[in-house]
Amino acid sequence: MSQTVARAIDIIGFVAHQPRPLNDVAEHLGVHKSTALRILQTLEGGGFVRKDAGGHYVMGFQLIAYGQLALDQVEARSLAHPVLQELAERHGHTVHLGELVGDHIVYIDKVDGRGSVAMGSRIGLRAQTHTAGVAKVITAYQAPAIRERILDQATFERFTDTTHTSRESLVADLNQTRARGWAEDDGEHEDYINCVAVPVRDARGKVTHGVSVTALTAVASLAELRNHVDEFRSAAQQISAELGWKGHTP
Amino acid sequence: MSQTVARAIDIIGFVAHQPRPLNDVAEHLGVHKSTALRILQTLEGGGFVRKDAGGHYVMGFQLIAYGQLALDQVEARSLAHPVLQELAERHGHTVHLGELVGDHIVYIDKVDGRGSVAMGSRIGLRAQTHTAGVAKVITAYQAPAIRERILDQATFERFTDTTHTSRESLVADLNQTRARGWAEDDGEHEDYINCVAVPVRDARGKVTHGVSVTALTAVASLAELRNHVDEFRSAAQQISAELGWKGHTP
DNA sequence: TACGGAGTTGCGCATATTGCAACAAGATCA
DNA sequence: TGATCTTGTTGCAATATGCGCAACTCCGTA
Repeated sequence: MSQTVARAIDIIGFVAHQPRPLNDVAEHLGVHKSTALRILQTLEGGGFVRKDAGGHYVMGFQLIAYGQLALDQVEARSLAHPVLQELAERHGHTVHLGELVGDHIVYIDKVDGRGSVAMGSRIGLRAQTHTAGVAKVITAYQAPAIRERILDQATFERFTDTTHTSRESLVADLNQTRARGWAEDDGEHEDYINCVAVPVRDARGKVTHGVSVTALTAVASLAELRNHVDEFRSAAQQISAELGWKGHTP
Repeated sequence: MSQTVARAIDIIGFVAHQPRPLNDVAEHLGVHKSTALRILQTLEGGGFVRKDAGGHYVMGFQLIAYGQLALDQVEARSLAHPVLQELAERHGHTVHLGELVGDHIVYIDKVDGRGSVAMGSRIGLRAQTHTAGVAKVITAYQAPAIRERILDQATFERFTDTTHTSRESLVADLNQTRARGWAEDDGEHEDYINCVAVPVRDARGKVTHGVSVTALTAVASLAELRNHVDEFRSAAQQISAELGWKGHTP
């Protein structure tokens, strides 16, 4: 709706990947360099971009500060964090906390396990609806109408042999997930990574969050992760309790 | 330079503190609500703001994602983090990593100690030039010209009885800092908090970073912190080594 | 059913934004 | 050393863009 602001947002995304000189930014936007300069200067004034040692534009420190602040404002995170941390320490695997926001599942916390590997997930990013354990477990427990809306957002892009590439296949998985009480990711995004995910309930009993435990298949097979599901579930229930849930698993 | 972008930045800062309805945003900017709406919709499209459950605008998840990404791109941080973590664990105090950016010292990492207390510092924020230990230690080791530029940014606002409120007083402290090899904060920002800070050198031997260890006076007095300065210094030297510094303390 | 508050959309006007062209400041090279 | 190229910055005139207005919808409340 606002062209200039849209361009400013575009710039931040462009500069996020690597440091860029003015000319590259202008070219990327398809505008004259003076135009790009003026937007960049405004962003720089607000601390959203800055110049690195080489004079190229990179993301600014205010962006970090707002990001941290926004993170602090996600209430569930502060309650859940100690539990996630303990889980990660005890098992040595990477732990994620996901939250349903609108029609997407967003990673709101992540604790790296031992020997942390590069993983696509990042706090604040949306989880892949059709592959991520957290996404699947949260989706599985939603009312039909909401579930449909979430599924509408799935891309069904194929990443590996086991990726669900059709809605029917994913729905079957979700039903199974609900039946057994947890979700599994059997190398659906990266074939050398698997994960299990358990649901977290809020005070009204709704599944608003999910906790996933992710490991390299080389470190822990899916079967090994399954052996500890009860522990993961009790951690999730601990978080549920802190969110005010008084009930028991139906 | 760009009015609309400046307004967009203003909006983000405005909704950062608390959720705001459209009317409040418009009033804050002093523009018609339709104008505010269009900027908000653009920001919403980019994920920089979102609507909470009550329809009020809050910071968006893309802001968190960019914040995390920007954090990762600060190279020194990734190298220093494990060292800071060990320091925080061993002593149980809160540890900060500060970096000189332009004429300011910015917190680029923070590891909470046991029983973490609410502290004004936040990753991405600027440190108070005249009170923060990291700021003082980094400033103390700069070349005269740079030091002057940093000192020009100091507010000398009085927070407690021990706050340096004049340039002369702070400069004397900096000289002392350089002489003894570390900086101290004797309750200069909050009278119940003190801290010591040690310098970190980059590959060229320049002091670009600082590590501070902060504690409640009730938990550890300044004298007690001093007893461990050698350990803090060796941690800082470890980071310096990872940044490529081959030399020894002159 | 009428009322008031909050958000949204279409439209004409004018202001803020744009591209240009000229300039400044480094690099790079002969 | 000087010439040439690259990159960033500023002044200005034209107009596309963002602006306020007013009318409308949608809620909740009386």
